[in-house]
Amino acid sequence: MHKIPLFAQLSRQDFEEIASQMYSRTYQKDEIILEQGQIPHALTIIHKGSAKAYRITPDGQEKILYIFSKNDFFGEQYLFSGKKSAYAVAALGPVQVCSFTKEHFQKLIYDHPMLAIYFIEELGRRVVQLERAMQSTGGSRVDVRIAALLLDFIEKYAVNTPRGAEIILPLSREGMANYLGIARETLSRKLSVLESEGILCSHGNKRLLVLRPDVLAKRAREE
Amino acid sequence: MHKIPLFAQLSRQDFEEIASQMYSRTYQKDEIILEQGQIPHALTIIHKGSAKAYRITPDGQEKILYIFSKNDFFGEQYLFSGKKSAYAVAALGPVQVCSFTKEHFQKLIYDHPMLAIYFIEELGRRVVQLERAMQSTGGSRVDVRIAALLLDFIEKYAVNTPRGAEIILPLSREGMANYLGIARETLSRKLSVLESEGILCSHGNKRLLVLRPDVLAKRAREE
DNA sequence: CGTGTACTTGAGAATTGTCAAAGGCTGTGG
DNA sequence: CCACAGCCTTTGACAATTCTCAAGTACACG
Repeated sequence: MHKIPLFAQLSRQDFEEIASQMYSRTYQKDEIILEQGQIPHALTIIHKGSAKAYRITPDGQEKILYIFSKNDFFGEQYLFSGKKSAYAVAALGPVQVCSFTKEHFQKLIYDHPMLAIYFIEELGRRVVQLERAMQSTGGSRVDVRIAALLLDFIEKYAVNTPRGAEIILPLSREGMANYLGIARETLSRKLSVLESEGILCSHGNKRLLVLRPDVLAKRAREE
Repeated sequence: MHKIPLFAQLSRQDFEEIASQMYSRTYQKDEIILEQGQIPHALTIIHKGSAKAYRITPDGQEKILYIFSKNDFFGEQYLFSGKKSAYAVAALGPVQVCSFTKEHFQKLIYDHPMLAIYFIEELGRRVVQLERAMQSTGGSRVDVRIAALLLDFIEKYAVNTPRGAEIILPLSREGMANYLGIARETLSRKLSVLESEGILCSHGNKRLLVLRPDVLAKRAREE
């Protein structure tokens, strides 16, 4: 718990104080951690596992906005403004989270202005990430976006094997297609092409062995 | 200057202090306000006019990420981290800005934790805006995105006329198409269709009279 | 009023989405 | 340990959308 980067810079004493205010909880796959339209009452930090943030559109479709994994947090932008959450968050597998209530979070920020700055930086990072995603989603070919997603997954969800990086997929094909904003079938086809090109190798539905990350990187750059 | 929302909550005294630290400047159309890859030395607030934030991709293409207008600010996410800006900002017409140096900004935040919270809220708003943009860019038909853009423009750049809202376009067709992530020609065609449907009416290349914003709003909702 | 730039329109090519059916994986229960 | 049911995934064929290239037109500015 003391490894959470958000608090890495705090003194031991401050840290103890904060730790005593946190509460931990686990969720199972598909359990809702935060509902869309609800006013979040806490800041939630993912400690183990991963979760998806998604919006339900007026016509009932789901659109995934983020995949949260270890050390990502959410709920912070609503803690001061008291607005309703624009998205829901659901566990993609067993997830362990730590939470702070709104009151504790506010007190924390007032007592430790440094943390406010950390939050500004962290939000800035998220903005940068979204900007990058926007850029590729908005301006690029589907192949490029897929390459970028796979590279992202290698960083976050892969284990090294003798033959290359093996991604333990946090999402089904359907989820990935949704996240990329394309049809399930299109993703299948593109992955098949990558497999026939010898760039990757599918191991069942939940694992992807990436043999040539260099080729993917090259494609992701061609925007 | 005292109307900038960012400082609306400050006392007169604090405000005076801050105002003395700001410097103002104007830019002409196409002048670069912030270069991509440069380390911003200041927080910049748009006071008059509008500007585009864009990235140059490795193959030389430009992709517009934001249109900044009055009271929008940029540069804040780099002031603490010291990272290079991921995008450039250029004036779309005559622009007047106010800036703070990094040092003044940092001091400001340390002295006024409230402002830090305001920044967190503001960044949160930008994240929400990006998330919405992501959702429509990633998952929707082009018609829906165009409708959403026009509605956005009505709010920011329109003047009321007896016949409807007249948008003074901050961007050329090319710029709008770029922002939407579609081809210039596609945008032209879609606008022509909207015109033939009697939803809008083109006045030269820089003005659009929206006759039926209600129809656009209806379409923007159908995601 | 002319000239250059930006915009519109057209036609065909390429890409992606949709619908339908077949194939493969996973987990349960015998 | 095997068989089966259900669901997810893949593949195919076709339709719809968008892109590209090319030409013609309108606009804005000098």
